[in-house]
Amino acid sequence: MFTKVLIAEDFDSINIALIQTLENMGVKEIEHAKYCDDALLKAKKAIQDKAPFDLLISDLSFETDYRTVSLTSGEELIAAIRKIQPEIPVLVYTVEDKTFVIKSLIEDVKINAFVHKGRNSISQLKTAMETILFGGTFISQNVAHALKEKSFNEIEDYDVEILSHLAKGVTIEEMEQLFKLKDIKPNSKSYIEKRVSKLKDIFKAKTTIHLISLSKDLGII
Amino acid sequence: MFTKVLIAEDFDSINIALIQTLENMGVKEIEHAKYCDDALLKAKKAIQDKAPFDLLISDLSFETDYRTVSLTSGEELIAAIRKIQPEIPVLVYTVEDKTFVIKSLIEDVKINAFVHKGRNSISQLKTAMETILFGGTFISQNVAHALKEKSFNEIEDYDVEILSHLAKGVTIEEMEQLFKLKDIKPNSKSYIEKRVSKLKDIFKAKTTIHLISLSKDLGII
DNA sequence: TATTCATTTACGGATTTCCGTACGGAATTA
DNA sequence: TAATTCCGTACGGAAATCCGTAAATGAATA
Repeated sequence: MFTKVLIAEDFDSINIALIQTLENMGVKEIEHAKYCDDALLKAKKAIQDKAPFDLLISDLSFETDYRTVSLTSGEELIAAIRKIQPEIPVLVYTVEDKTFVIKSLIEDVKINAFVHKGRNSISQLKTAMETILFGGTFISQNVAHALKEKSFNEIEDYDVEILSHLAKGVTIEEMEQLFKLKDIKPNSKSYIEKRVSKLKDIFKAKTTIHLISLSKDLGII
Repeated sequence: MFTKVLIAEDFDSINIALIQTLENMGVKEIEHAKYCDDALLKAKKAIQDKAPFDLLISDLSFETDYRTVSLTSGEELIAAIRKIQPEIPVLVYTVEDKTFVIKSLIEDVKINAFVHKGRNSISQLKTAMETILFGGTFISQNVAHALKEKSFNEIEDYDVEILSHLAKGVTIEEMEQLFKLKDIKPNSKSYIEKRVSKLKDIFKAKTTIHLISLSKDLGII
């Protein structure tokens, strides 16, 4: 079993449950952080002390509050920790269920396990940890279909840029200027229009409003 | 302190934490249900046994799964339980933070406490329970501003109807026909346009797309 | 350098939204 | 009954979008 585990999770109630669970599983050292920044600090310190963590369990979304932080999400935290400790196994424990996000976590970020918070997530967590120990990859049954999704491969950062500007109330006309200012290419009104139109095809959206609505549902923006 | 508490919460991890917390507070009998339907059954049974619960702690949103249920949300559960046991105190423990929802829970549903899941929610939960014991109403600091919100009073079902149709890709032109078909009045294109324009004022939205984006963020649609 | 092909931009007309104004009817008040 | 206000509708011009076509640019290849 793992001996030293780092938990990054903002909700106190879930922290309590995770700690209790890991203790029952016989994990010797358990540390938890309610902020990503703190988690990174703990990871750094552990390396300095020549006693690095051998597993990271992390949430994805962290509530913002009065405190100003540099790392705002689990994705950022994972990237930051992987930078100083590339080989650390990562288990994501989250309510997130957007296929877009899950697919990218497994295939791009290459996390070792994705456990979806839910009615039986604690037993899944245990199984996931055992699977990681044996070098495998775990993903919760009820979201496993995410890996089969096709259409998202076609969507690039450029598209996300357009979509989020639209959602923030920027017109295509304004976007043309904005893109030129920020030196984002292509930036012609015509091209942006074409791209929006293509996105509507991909998502089978009837209007641009519909497109933005769908994008939000899917968690793309 | 309360002696018999019913918990309605789908996530196993949070259940673990809640039960542990209540035990530490000295609550004698604790029952929990992962489905609203089960919670209602337990409440009914307790009344039949002449030993009703003296507090309900409930989440608001429950994940849907293979099981077909009749009660799908915390709001519905609260209504159902209040019907058979009108005087039971209710504490809502949830991640929900839409001012829209909170305001209605406190002012219309008249729940006794609203605790927002977060970094220090367990200590808030304890305070909330003590407050209820003394006949008070508790609401988490960080969402307390919800009660002061004004603008939502101005929004009617008619507006929500328009907004959700827009989000589904219906144009205003089509909506005029649709409303006439469904006998929703007013239904002139001109009036719907005006209404949308007014909503943009209220929400300070720059474009209609922006308006829909904001509406989704606020949980109105 | 010339050729080809794909990408990006420019343009223009049809449609829709946007927004102000004006009209008609119903309810309210004097 | 006349006057006022409110609500819904009608209309029209300006702006933005939608969508197809054509021109320009640029990279790769011969």
